[in-house]
Amino acid sequence: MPAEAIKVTVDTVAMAVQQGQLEILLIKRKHDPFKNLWALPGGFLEDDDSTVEIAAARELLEETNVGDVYLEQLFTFGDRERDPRGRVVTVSYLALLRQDDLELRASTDASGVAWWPVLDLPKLAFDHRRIVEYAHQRLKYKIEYSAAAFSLLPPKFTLRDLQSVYEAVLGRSVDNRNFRKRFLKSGVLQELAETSQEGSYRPARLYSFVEQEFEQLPDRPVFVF
Amino acid sequence: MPAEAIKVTVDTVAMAVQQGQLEILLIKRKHDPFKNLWALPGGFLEDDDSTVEIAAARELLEETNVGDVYLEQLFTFGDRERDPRGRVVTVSYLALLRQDDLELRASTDASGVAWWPVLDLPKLAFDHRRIVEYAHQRLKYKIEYSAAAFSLLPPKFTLRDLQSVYEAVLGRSVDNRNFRKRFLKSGVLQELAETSQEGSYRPARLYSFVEQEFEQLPDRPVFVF
DNA sequence: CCAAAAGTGTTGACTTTACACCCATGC
DNA sequence: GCATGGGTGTAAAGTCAACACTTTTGG
Repeated sequence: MPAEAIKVTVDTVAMAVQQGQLEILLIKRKHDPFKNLWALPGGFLEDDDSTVEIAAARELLEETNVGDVYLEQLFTFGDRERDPRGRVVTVSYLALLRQDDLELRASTDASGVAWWPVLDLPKLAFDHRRIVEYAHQRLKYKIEYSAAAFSLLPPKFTLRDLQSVYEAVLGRSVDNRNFRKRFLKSGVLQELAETSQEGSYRPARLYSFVEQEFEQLPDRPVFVF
Repeated sequence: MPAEAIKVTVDTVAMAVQQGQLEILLIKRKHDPFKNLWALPGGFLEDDDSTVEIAAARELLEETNVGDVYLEQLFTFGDRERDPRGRVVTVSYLALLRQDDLELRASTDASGVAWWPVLDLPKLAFDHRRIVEYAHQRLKYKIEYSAAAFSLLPPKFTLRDLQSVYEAVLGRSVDNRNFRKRFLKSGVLQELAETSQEGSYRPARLYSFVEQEFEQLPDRPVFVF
């Protein structure tokens, strides 16, 4: 039976916002096919993985040292010619990382793992470019009706940080008065006593995300700008 | 390598609206496991299938005689215990059928294929219940911002037909004045010269869907009621 | 006192919702 | 002429988009 020959992999588009840019985590391939090209972190589904999502988390941790992360299944790509080695069906995932997780990861290993701006990617292995585009589109939709933005931020953040996440993901600027009004009215932000001091100018108030309040919001699209 | 043992299947949730009810197409299993239980139409991905979607279309046609249908990938389920025969990862699809296709299909074969109301399903094989629930939720979202409803209708339909599709999918009634206003204003409906005569009362105007106009609509959520 | 980013309100246009009666047809 | 589903408008509330200046801080 031909079905025997089919293999299943997982690939993860791990996204973060850094200095106002949306970036993804890539690894440099050490073997053929596509040796020396950049690719998404991922690998084969194994019998030990009780779910496909756990396989994605395992591969991400093994290859990039990133753990404890928001993961969401995106799409399954299985076109016959997508892998020169044979029929490989890949289940793709979106991972959203917080800025402060980023620090840890630089430690991984200097050579094979790097962040790349989504808008300026190198040539990618397999059909990974297509997967990245799909992930980017999904995040653009998702940030408008879900709490996805908060997975891209540390626990305490300023309204400017939050707005920068929206602008990086959507790829355009948004009106700061309307933006603040909307979030402050929504009730999902907890104003903290602390402020953030970044330079020789007015310090910004810090906020945290109140998941409880988010769940009680009326219906989807919540944060459209 | 354990990955060798993994198999890939496709399963399709084929939905249609009939007499105001949302129904799905099920087949009765002739073999173990889950012999005599109802299940989604589907089967193994084969090397001849150039894409996974084509595999889903092929299986749907083979098992239910349904062809030429809107198909959309839903989600990939791959939990270790979902199939007692071994590790089977299934890529699920949503199919939307038109009422008038339904007629043809009754012909298929009296025994093993049947329509079941989504709100009153029999016990299903594998994790197919979960797949159906996922599909139903997706369709509820999708009908509000896409032209999905028109895939559930024949080429000519009344505004009542259209509204019935929304009510069946959403599981609640909607205000008919607002509903009509919205659709007539949107420009996606072409008013036809014909009317539909169903009984001893006023005949209803027939409309057709203008895909072109739909594509030019501003942005998502379009048809929220 | 200067530079830099934080923070703040109003208005007009548009969209959404709620709501009840007359119309056209076949029998 | 009656039963049945087809078809229609308005007003009030709420939401969205556009727009520019003052405040606070460190140096």
